[in-house]
Amino acid sequence: MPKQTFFNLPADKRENFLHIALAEFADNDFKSASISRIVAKAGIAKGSFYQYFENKEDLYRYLLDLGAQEKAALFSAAPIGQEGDVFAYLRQLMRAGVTFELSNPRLSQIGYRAVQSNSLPPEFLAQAREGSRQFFAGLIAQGKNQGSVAADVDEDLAAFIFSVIFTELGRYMMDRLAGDEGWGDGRSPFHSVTAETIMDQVLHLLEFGIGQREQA
Amino acid sequence: MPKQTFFNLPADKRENFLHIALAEFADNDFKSASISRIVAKAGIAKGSFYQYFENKEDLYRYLLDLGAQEKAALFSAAPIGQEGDVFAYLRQLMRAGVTFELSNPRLSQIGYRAVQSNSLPPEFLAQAREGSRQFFAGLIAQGKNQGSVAADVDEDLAAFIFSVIFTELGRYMMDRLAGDEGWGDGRSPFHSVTAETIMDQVLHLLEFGIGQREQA
Amino acid sequence: MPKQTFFNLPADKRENFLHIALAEFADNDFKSASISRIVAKAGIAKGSFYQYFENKEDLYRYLLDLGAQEKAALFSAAPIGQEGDVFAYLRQLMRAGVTFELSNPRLSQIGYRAVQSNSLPPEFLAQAREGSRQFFAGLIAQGKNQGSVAADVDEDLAAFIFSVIFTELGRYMMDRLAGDEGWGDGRSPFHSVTAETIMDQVLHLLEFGIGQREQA
Amino acid sequence: MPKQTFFNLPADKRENFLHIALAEFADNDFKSASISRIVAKAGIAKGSFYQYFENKEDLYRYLLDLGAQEKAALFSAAPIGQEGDVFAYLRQLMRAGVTFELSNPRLSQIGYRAVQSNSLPPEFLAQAREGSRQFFAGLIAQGKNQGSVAADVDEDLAAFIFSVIFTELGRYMMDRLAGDEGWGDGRSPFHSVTAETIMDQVLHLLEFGIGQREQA
DNA sequence: GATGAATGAGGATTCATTCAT
DNA sequence: TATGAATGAATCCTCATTCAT
Repeated sequence: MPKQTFFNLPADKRENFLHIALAEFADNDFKSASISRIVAKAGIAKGSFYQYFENKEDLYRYLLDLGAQEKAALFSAAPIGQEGDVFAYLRQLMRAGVTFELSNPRLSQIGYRAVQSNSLPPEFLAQAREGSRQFFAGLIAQGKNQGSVAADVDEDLAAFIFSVIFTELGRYMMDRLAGDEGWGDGRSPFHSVTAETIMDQVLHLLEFGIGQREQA
Repeated sequence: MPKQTFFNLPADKRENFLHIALAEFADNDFKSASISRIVAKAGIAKGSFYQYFENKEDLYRYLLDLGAQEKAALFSAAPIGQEGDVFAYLRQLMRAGVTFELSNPRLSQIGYRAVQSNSLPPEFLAQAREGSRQFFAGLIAQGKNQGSVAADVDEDLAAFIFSVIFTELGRYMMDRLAGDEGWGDGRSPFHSVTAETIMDQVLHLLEFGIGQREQA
Repeated sequence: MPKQTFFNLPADKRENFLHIALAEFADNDFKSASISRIVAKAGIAKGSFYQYFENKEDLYRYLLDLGAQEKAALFSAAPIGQEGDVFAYLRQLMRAGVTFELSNPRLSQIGYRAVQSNSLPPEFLAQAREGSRQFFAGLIAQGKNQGSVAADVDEDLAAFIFSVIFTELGRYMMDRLAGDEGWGDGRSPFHSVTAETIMDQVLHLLEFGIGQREQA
Repeated sequence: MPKQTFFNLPADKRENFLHIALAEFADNDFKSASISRIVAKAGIAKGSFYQYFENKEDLYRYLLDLGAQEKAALFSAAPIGQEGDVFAYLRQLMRAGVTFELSNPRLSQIGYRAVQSNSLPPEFLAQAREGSRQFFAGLIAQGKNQGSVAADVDEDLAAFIFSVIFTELGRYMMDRLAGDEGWGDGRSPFHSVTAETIMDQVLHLLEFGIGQREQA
């Protein structure tokens, strides 16, 4: 965790620093990310960095935490109701996830990197992954109870599929909608009809599959 | 490309080197991967490395190529028939993919990293990603022709979903089957009934979705 | 340019460093000169060098600049008068040049090397050479106006001859006067009668040539 | 000296090698010149080099010797007659020198470099320089005997001036005549009227100086 | 609390030379 | 005699971290 000195910093200076550090860790490996570059860009003294953070790893973990928190906040804003429709809820989640991805692309990038790289303690990663899967698994179980999800669906496997799709969907949308009106300018992606349509289709695929349904 | 010198090496020495280099690039960023460490572990002189490869990047690209080739070989062993059942073909692909992942986990890891990191020329990545998506999109179009895939399915989106699932499935299986009998010892994963079952279920989900089908 | 850090150094440390760097670049090519050797001799950490200078070239150019400045200072101390006698002015210049050569033999050596080697940007060299020649050409033109230089003298060619003689004279003097009383100990060379005599003779040769003048 | 194996080489291979080595040492410091590059360009095995030469320095000294010999041959082709006119003889020399410079620019460059750098044993250089000066000094003494050179001319100093001018004249001509018809194509420079004119003027300056001769 | 100079290990790469074939 | 792989020291440069001011 950052030292108290960091939190005593004026808010704008602190945020500026985080902004720059974020960019550095989004563009680089943990090892390749350079404290020297960060402090140079942030315009603070090299020594000051070590007044704020224990060391490089301390900063890194803090950024990861920040990402996790922001994401959690977004998701918790769409709380699951006991009786709510599971697919409707998934839709909310998807929207939240895509929004997060698009508004915090760098936080996401750090998260991806952390997951890919083996530089983090394995339990850290396993835990994160597990968290996501358990969440979806719970959701699917609930769907079974409600009768909206088939009883013979393997909950763990379905959770895995949901989790990877949710994880990658933001990127896919960025690719697909690149050049469209209204993208990349910080406004919500949902001004775009296409984004909504895509999410509809994803959900439809998840619910009914791609198979040809028997007519009649 | 490696220099001829490298291919003139005794097979065991060459393979030992590749094994070690693979591990290094699987565990590290391109930038963080260390030639010094590789040669130290491989027990060769630092100068010798440069008899074998042009430079660090040369080795890196060679490893990526190796992965691509191995993968291509696996997949081309399951050629698509014009009239063949699309879902049957997907099953073959899935098996090939999982097999690759499980028998070359480090090659896969390097591939993942290459895709994540921004260290590669962007066109290289876009091309690879595009290739994968086009492949699946073609498959889905074929399914539509055969009548096994619903006509209103968005081909591009479905291809995206297939591609991320195929990409991540190997990892999922490793996680899920870890500790099971017969895994991680080099034998084919398919001795395990569970692996087959999982693939069945994935395909089923893709075809029919997780939704409860209307009884009647 | 060196970084501020370098100028913040205690004068003695800074001068010691320059002294050592000077010796290294006087004895070696740009490429052959070794930062490692310099820092070892100067007793500073390798990393510290890069606190002072951007890189090897930065140091090199700084040394060249130093030489140019010192030389310019010397020469500007003997400003040309519009109406002054050209040969008298040449004598002053010669004295300044020889003085510089003898008091900064290593700076000179670096300058020579820079001119000889192809390691510098060509425009840099051409410019320097051109500068020197234009200077002398102007002087000769002035002499023509004054009537002290023959009108049919090729200005460019004469400038070339002046420039190479001025360039090499210092060395010649060092050779010729080596071992004489008063040389090489930092005192002005002009305590030595011989040095003055030599310059007189050079000027005489330039003005009247070595040819036998017709008696009468 | 090269080993016998070198002289046993087929003439074309040997000359090709020398050509390439020449270029390398003309473009680089002794230390910066790279045997690796030479053998690569010459298409011979690295090990073979050490069959031909003791080491890098062996090759270097051999090239210097070659240059000295070629030059000596040129000059000896214009032998001094006891009774000949000194200035006429100088003209022959000058022509020979310029010719050498223009037809062997790389040998010259190596020679320059050798003189500049301190990498050679000092006695080697002093000897070469001394040789040149003694030669000119002898010539001037002869001129005095003939009455064509003024008796009060300092022989050593005049020899110095001749020697630097002769040394640099080739370069000057290359600069000045660059772009003229007939230069740089391997034909003799003396097809060009200008080159002859320049040499005339140089000699005139040396003989009569640039000073305005008293009219009448 | 802030500063920024000092440090030395570690990075990739090049090189002349040796030696077994 | 020819080869070319092996070697390890040397090159410049970057980095995270410390510490005196």
